[in-house]
Amino acid sequence: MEKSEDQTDEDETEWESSFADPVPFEAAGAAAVSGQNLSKTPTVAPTSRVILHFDLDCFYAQVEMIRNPALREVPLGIQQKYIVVTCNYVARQMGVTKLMSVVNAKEKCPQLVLVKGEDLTHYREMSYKVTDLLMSYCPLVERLGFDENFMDITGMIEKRLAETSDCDFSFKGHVYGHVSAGVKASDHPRLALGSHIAAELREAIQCKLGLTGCAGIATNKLLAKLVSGTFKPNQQTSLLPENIGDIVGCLNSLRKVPGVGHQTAKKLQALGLATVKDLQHFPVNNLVKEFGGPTAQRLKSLVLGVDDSPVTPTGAPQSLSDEDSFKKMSSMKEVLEKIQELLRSLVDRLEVEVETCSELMTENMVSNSVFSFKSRMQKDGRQPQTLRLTIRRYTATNKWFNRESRQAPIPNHIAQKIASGCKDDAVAQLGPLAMKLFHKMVDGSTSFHLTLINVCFSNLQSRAAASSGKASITSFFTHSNATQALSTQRQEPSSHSTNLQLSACSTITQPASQKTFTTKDPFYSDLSLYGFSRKQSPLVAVEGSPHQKIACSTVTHDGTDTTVTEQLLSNVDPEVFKLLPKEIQMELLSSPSTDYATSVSPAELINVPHTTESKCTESLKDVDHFNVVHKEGEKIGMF
DNA sequence: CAGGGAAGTT
DNA sequence: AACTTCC
Repeated sequence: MEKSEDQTDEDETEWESSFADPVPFEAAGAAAVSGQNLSKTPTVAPTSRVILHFDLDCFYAQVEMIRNPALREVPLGIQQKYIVVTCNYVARQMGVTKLMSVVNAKEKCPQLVLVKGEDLTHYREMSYKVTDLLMSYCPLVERLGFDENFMDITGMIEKRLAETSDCDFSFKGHVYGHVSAGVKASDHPRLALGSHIAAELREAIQCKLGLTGCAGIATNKLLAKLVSGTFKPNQQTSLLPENIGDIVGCLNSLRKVPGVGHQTAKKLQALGLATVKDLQHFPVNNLVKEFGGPTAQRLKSLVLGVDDSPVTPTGAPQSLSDEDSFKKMSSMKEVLEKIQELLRSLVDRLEVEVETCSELMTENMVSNSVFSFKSRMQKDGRQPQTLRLTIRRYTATNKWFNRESRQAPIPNHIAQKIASGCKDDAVAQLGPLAMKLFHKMVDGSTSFHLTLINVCFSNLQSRAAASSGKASITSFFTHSNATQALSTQRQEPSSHSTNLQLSACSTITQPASQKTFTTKDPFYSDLSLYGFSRKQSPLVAVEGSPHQKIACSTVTHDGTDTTVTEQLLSNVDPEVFKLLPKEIQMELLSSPSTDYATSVSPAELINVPHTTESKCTESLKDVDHFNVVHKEGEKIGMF
């Protein structure tokens, strides 16, 4: 928690000055550091973002303690195979740590209670409930693993700022490097407001879902993530611009920098770089040789606390996989059985997690591109187009790390089985396909030794897109260079009609947003300004009960917009579409689309600065059948 | 590294 | 398809 005073003042002139302004324009700072060219992105609102990072406390352990409250009082570890992947704070006090071997953990803490955690179902469900809850306040939510979420609340901040002239408030929670009470919120009104929103959201997560967690409040994802962990269980921390140098600088190991993994750290070490400071002072040019231009820049930026990557809404999953690891598998019989087991569970999960509920509703909702969903339990009707099989072989020399995979399209007749809910048939048909893939890697007539098998459904597509020709429309978008232009959130739509693809984006995006959002609502007009986009699915966040509706018919960041595809396909044969001249395609794309949601109002809690206890308890009812908050008296047999 | 995912880049 | 990242 203390930071080294020495490194900040002397040398980092270039970037320190960028942050001298209490309200820095981060994009400009990033550009200055990384040498990016900003000229084609006219600066619209030179306002920095407010980013939240949420990190649930010992997530798996919390879920198990909710399922069985008796576990709250005992040292609890979650066991996957021979590893304690996480543990509650009672166990931590006794010296148990994450990813400790069971033997080791039992040694440290003989009373440790272990719950098997190989089946992720409950964790996955709860994880999405958290994301969904956050999304009900603001759709710009990006998941990182099962227990972390980023949120871009810049829009909410601006809205609140406009509403309240009242600057007489302080930061909620900690302020990094300060005594919180001593910090004047009026010096950093937007971050201070962010800390209040973070507190509200944490409160909502706790009272609606029963989970505690930490939050970080900062001006970009990197910083929000770094700062969220500074006060650990169930607390939050804000990072002021003037302390950016401290928080990055005091990371001793480069590996601690999010984005620097094992391999990168090793390469850096080979260059003689071990600490953040080392990299901060290392010329970017010497980095380019080892990493290439873009990565070199990114690494440099990261250690300077600069990160202009947008919060990209995660949306529905792009793949589902199931795997099992073991000491040794060496017979075909075992392999076949394991593969069938994994396929079975995947097919079951598909139904629960993404597959269509029924034709009628799905077609309708998909083509409207607006989903009213309760938790993610209303599905988007996509189906996997690809099956992938991955194995890990045991080898004396490269014992860990080596995986091989083969994939194949899922033939239509099998897809039908999955779609029509004939799960037994589907598994029976997928089995041989998977075995074919297996035999591309392993010669069954000779001996083998596997330590892992993974089966993955990927390339999830909605049926309209799937049934009518392979990569038809998607390829049109995928191969366009819309990617570049939309990759950052702060752009003015009208400014970037520089090429064919871009104008297509504008024409698609703008009518929808204008129709949907009232201009006096800063938050939602900001959304469209950002070129609001999600990673892939047409699944759209809509607040379950009250009123908040958000249309999302934007071209996504990678250029593949399922929404557009859907709408298009309802009227035009994609194969025909492909053959049309570009101008005609554009015309089709820009033609008036389905009417989107009309009323936009903010989630209620956000309008009420101070959430009350009673309100929270009251709203427990809203959590319907997915409510996991266990009232007392509910006892599940222990162990 | 482990474990069981998931996503993005090369 | 492999590699790398993250949890």
